Amino acid sequence: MDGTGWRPIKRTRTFEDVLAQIERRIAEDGLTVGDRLPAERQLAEQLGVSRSSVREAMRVLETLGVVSSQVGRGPDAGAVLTSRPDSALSDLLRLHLGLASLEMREVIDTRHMIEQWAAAGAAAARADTSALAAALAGMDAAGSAEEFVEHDTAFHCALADASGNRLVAAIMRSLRDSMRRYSVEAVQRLGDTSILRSDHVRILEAVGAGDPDEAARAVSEHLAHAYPSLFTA
Amino acid sequence: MDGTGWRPIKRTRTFEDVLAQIERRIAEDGLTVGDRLPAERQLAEQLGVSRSSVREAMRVLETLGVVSSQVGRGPDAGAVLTSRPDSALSDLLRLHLGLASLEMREVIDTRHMIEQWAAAGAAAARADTSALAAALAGMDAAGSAEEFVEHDTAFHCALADASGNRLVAAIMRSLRDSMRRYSVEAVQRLGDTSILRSDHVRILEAVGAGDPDEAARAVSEHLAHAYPSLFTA
DNA sequence: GATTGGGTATGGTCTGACCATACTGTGGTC
DNA sequence: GACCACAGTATGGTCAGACCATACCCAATC
Repeated sequence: MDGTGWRPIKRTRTFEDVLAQIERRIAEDGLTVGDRLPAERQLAEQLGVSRSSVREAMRVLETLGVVSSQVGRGPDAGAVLTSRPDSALSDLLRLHLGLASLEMREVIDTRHMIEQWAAAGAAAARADTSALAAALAGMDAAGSAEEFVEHDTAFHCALADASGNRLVAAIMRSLRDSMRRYSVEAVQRLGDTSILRSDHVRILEAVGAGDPDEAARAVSEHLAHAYPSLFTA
Repeated sequence: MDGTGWRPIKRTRTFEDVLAQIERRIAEDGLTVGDRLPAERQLAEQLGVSRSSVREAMRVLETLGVVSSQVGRGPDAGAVLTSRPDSALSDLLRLHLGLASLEMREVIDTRHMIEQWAAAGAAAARADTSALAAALAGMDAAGSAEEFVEHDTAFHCALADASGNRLVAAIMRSLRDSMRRYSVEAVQRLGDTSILRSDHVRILEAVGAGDPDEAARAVSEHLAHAYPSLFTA
């Protein structure tokens, strides 16, 4: 069967080829968020592959948060380039936490690093604190641990947003997302949440006052209060 | 997932169902790295879906770096649970940089945050510096900008590894990976790399001496030397 | 003008087939 | 008994073709 002629050795799977082609097209054609990719059938014909392979490539791109597929017809249908790294990062962290290839302590230490950095940066830039204040108000109105954690998460994500670095903010959101359940348990274990609230007030005031060092300290002590068992200085 | 019974409208795609089932199985059966998932055909039959849907789920898991598929037969064949978040993170960053939904400045600022933290942590823990020294030696022997960057990357990744936090180390590797091309250009622009080398020596010595503050300062100044145009204090 | 209904392009799913790969077991050979 | 060649088989990878649900588009109708 072989030996009768040159048969190209297949080193990459077809869908990986498709991925490379799409990525090349994005780079060369300068495609950006909001632009549409060709339809699956069309792409399959253009690249000379089956629709299955195109679909597997689409699944990868969707997993990475760069495309979003919509059924139906019209300008909004089809595969549209997006920019949603958050859910991709969340899925990644959640699954690896589930596989025990990451430990909660590592996640919380990473949070510590990011939040200190973000708080100091936000304070130095004298960032707008209205989103922080809104989240704080939500925490006061929360009736359950779940609700409390929801608004607590909003506060910390707003802090990361205030750093002005979208990558850091995306990582922060993913970290919070992947540890949501753990946070709820931590709040329930803690019982009294008043100290967490006053910590938040202190962080907000430090950012508002433009005091990076105090903001970083406040964040650090806040995490120590929230996760006394796992926190490492 | 809510158990409200039959729902006339299908809210989740089949492959997402498969994903949830696999994730549940991982959690409930306590599967861990090295364990094998059922074969695609078998999984399809068990879950009552087509093999296509199972394959799309597999592609997602592979993209997220939690499974690795091997063809053939035997104990190593099939879908094996792994833990490779690095390539997943790299792909994610690379694609989003290509889409211009992230800017290089944000990546470098994130690196700054991580490296300061890692250097200080490694110094505080008086981590082993042999990997750092090895990378340093590699930089001296490098004949091209590409080679230099390769060993430079190894140095910085070793620093992140020395922090003892696998999540931070994985993020670091991905950051370096996604900005490899940019780093090569930066080195070529710089011309003289001796200052980068002496920066590394300074970092290594600070870590070896167990001086966290000096280590953080050394890292900070090093990044300022390497990326003078993009660095923000 | 507003409404209605068919046409159609899209992604989502399924079926069944075939290929390349790589182990497994069997049988023969030395 | 040790070794080797070869058929068997389970695996992922790919393809082709079909059908469905969705949601827009547009022409016919009221």
